[in-house]
Amino acid sequence: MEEKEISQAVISRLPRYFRYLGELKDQGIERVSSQELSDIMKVTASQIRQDLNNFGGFGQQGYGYNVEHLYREIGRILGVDQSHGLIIIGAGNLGQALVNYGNFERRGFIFKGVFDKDPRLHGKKIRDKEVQPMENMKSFVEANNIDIAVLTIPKTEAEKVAEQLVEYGIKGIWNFAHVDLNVPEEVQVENVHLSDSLMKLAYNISRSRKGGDSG
Amino acid sequence: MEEKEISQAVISRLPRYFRYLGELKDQGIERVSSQELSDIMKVTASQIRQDLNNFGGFGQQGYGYNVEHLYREIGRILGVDQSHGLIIIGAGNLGQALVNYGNFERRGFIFKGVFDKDPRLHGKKIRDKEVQPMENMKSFVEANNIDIAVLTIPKTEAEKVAEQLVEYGIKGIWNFAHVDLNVPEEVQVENVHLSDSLMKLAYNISRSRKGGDSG
DNA sequence: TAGATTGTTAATCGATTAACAATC
DNA sequence: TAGATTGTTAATCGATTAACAATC
Repeated sequence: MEEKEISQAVISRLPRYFRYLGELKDQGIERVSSQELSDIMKVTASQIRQDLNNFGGFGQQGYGYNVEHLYREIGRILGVDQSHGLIIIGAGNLGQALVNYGNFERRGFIFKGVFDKDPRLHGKKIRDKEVQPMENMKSFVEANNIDIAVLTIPKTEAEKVAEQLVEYGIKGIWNFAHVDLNVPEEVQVENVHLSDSLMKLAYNISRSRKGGDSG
Repeated sequence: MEEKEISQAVISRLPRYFRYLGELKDQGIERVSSQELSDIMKVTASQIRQDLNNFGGFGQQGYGYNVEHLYREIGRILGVDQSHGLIIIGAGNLGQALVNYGNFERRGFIFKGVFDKDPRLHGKKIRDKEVQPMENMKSFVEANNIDIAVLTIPKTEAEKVAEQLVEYGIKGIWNFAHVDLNVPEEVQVENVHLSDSLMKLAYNISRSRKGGDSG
């Protein structure tokens, strides 16, 4: 039984389905059809059915989808029913903001340690975690069942640290450094390139001003 | 002369080209062929030539592309040759981190004001800017030539604030709130949904563990 | 049973890649 | 001029949408 490869386009849409289904659930809505979801989410009903069917038949003809059940299933697919151990490398402004932002924990992403190379930060508490020196990383990752490392360090250091993390057996890197990391293909990298995102916005603003939209 | 619509797929790649060309420039490299760039960036040379040709013939047969020139041209296309006025709504951890992160200014994105509804934060200085009450927003946007608003507020407030900003004439919204904003199509929205990004990473980690990659 | 809506196949659309003539 | 490499057209591939038979 061949497990068919699911495209990243589909994966990228799953968290959005998850979010909307969560909202419907919170509103006490029990069932939803692909057409109703289509109206709310502004995507085609066809795409919704295709996307979901990559993972199995969650619906029922003549009825639609059970909101609670579909929500739970997508959560399972995304892995938010499990707990993930995270460490964060770089205790600067962004690193601290991410640690302090409590909402990731709700989805099972647990910050377990914070590291920085700056000795002046060592021992400083960030939301009940003391900032540790980089030298502790190896033993900490091994001892605490760490899946994911969050990189909030300058790009000049990111590649070197990523290499170490791979060596320590990390499974995924959430990369905020503005550089493309070179890691073995079994290690997953998810980039958050904020300045790229901002430039894209700037482009779209300037284009729309030039009035390309009225055709 | 019809201005052809350029796909978002292409736009999304421009900041990455820009980054790599900046690096080549800093290394003092004068010219680059699509093939060389292809090797460095791990995309096809064909895609590079197609992408660039959406905006004009920046290269020269038999020579390739002049790094300095192409860098400048892409910068111009992205609008980083111009200055953009930004305000940030929400002076929490993430908002403060973004203001304090100096690198956006290098690209012409200038934080001009910080707003928060919490009176306890009003007057607090964040990188030389005092946090202002929401009531000041309208006059500030109008008086200071503000293009872009950065939303780092909870999703419950985001939609309402976005509506106001649109009314005040904002051109673009950089949205960190976990909600899809409903704005007129002439207002550009760029979403940064961090928890979606993290869930995608979680999915890819769990898939790769199930060994779908050896085919 | 009749009506509704899925799951899935087929058609379309768009994006990527390949190929090569144009030209520096 | 010969060699290199673009700009651009054509071919391929993949993703989205439409259609409809299956089935609740």
